[in-house]
Amino acid sequence: MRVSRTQAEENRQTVINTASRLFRQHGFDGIGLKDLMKEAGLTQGAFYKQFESKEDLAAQASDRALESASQRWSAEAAKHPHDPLGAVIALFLSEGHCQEKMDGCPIVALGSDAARQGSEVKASFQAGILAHLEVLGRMMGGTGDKEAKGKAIAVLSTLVGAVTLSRMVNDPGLSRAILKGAANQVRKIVPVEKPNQKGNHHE
Amino acid sequence: MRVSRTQAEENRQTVINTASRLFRQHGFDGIGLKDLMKEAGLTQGAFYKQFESKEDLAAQASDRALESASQRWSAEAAKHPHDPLGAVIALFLSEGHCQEKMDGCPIVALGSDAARQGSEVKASFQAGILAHLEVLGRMMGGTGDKEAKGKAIAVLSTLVGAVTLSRMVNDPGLSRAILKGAANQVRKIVPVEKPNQKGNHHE
DNA sequence: TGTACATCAGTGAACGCGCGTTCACTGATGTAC
DNA sequence: TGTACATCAGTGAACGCGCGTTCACTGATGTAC
Repeated sequence: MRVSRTQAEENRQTVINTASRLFRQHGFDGIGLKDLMKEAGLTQGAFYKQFESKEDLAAQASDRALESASQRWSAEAAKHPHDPLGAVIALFLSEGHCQEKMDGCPIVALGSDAARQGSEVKASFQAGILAHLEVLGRMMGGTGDKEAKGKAIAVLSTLVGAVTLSRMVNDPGLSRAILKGAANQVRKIVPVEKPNQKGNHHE
Repeated sequence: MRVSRTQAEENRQTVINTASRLFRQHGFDGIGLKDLMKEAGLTQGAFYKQFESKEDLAAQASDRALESASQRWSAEAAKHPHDPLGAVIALFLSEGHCQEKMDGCPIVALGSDAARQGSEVKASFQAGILAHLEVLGRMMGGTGDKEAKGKAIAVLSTLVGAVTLSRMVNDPGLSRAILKGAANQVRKIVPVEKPNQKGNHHE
């Protein structure tokens, strides 16, 4: 039966949110539309009234996931104004983030899957990656020059790679060691600017 | 019809090698047993005479892929005895490696897929990751202490993360910038030991 | 404001298809005498 | 060494199943008068 326009739009958003979590958990191919729609409280038939295809949803869900991840890092940064970069790094490389794929960074959760998707999904991730690099660059007090961009790239690569590795192994001890080892080193590459430290403090 | 034991073993190896390449290209779920066996020159029915299940093959193919990747890095290192680590980093972060998933590093090609597999596949990757860390540690002239291990972890994380990111985006320019940015920074974190440089040269 | 009708979000069954897996069968290989 | 028979790697069709997608239908919503 027909539902109101606002209800329909609300349902649409629910589907996108649900998909953004389930895709991160199971991969794009690991969850079917029937189960996905059921989780969103609807039946599979309703799907094609809102989306063109599964790939269409994949692109929109990727956008949503990247957005929500960005917000999470921003919120964490805001809670630690004296060392936002350190706080974000710590959260990203935490055991909690390693364990909860569903609410974690989609770049990690869908890294190798995204590489096999069409250009729409890739466009979502490209935009998300650029946004992440921008935020990291700003946190690093970057001047926006090539060197600063390179540093942001290296930091994001290390974070993404470390959590990816930590999720691939069986041994929880090794998993923790990877997160910890990466955390120690990233903080050295890009020393966090603290008031009482040598150096280039500019405003 | 029956074939000789040596022929059967040869066929088995062909299937594993084919799978190790096709899984890297399409993901574990992205290639079916029918197409996989056809590519190996056999029919699907023969599969269960050699393997217990698709996951069984996935584990063996992961092993094979990780082995062959290790050999590739070792060969590259051997070609550049004055700077093995630099050579391996350059090869790993090359555009060629970014483009050829099928023969590249399985940790990158199957990162997020492996995290969703059973413990057998994860065990393969765990062993592969430990082997990679050992090799990197040795190349870095590491003493094997915690600090050295942490550096090897950070290097591997950065390499894996950077190629993962470079494969997720549409823009080839951004893809190159990621590889280049990461390359510049890794070489700074872990300065390559050169004969005419300051420092800890021991044998 | 009230009535008549068109719209369309959602339902649930059905579509064709490819998947992983099983199986009866084939015939060359390996073994026993 | 030669013969008779058991073995089993490989074949190709078939199995049940879940997938993405389509469709006739429902009935509350939105619109026109």
